[in-house]
Amino acid sequence: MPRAPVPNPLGARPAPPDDEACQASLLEAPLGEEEARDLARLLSALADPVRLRLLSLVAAHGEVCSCDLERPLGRSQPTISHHTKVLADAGLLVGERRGRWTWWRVVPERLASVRAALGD
Amino acid sequence: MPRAPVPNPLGARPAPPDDEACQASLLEAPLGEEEARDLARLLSALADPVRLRLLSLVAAHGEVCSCDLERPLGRSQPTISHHTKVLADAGLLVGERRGRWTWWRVVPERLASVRAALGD
DNA sequence: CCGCTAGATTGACCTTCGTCGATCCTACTC
DNA sequence: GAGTAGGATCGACGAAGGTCAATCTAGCGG
Repeated sequence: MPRAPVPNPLGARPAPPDDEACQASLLEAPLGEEEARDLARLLSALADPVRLRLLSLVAAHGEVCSCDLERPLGRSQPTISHHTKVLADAGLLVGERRGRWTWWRVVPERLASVRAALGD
Repeated sequence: MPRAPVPNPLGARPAPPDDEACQASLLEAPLGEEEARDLARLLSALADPVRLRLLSLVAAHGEVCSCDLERPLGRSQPTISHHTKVLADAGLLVGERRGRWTWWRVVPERLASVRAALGD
């Protein structure tokens, strides 16, 4: 049974929409423990070569299904699934289930919020 | 004996000045394995709450000596030394030895290169 | 020279994390 | 309903990383 247009956006479930994104930059605010913890969690999601290449692959194609990631990344299916989950939990990726396939898109705003937290 | 203006910049030794910084953004380039590895290493240096607070502390004061970091960060002296080394190796911090003390400064350009690699 | 102090280094411990084989779940197809 | 295939989850294993006590190194002052 097909769904509504954007029915089932997987991922980003444990990630409250925007919290640590609304803070001032590292260089301006003293950065409390809580904020530091949240930002570190976000950065940890990015601090892996496979996930970075995964992100750029998805970005390059606009939308990619999981099965098309195993080959170019040279990792097993469970590993790919693990990485997409980490990125989705961080709000950097959203997945949509269509039939048997899961299609992934990047969330550029989320990436922008990381840049904002890091910069001026 | 005092030194010349910027005589002994500790840290940033294993980090070649700017390599992965010169690349295009994640969202534009397909991001090769090498680049992904380098960027991940840089992001790993940032992906720790203690190091993020350390960075913002140093940024807030412009220049901070190691001994002034233990208290606000609630970590032992070896741990602080470890974190400053990680940040310095990533080129995000530079340290200058003055007598018994080591004074740390942030390298905003390095932080900017991280933002550039992440964004447009 | 001797002690004192700031910082770096070492070693060990424990947690976290990346990885994959095996399994489970859920569509789609016949 | 049976078979098939994409994807998620589980369990285990090894590597990487944060932490601190102990030790080492290097300026400074008596």
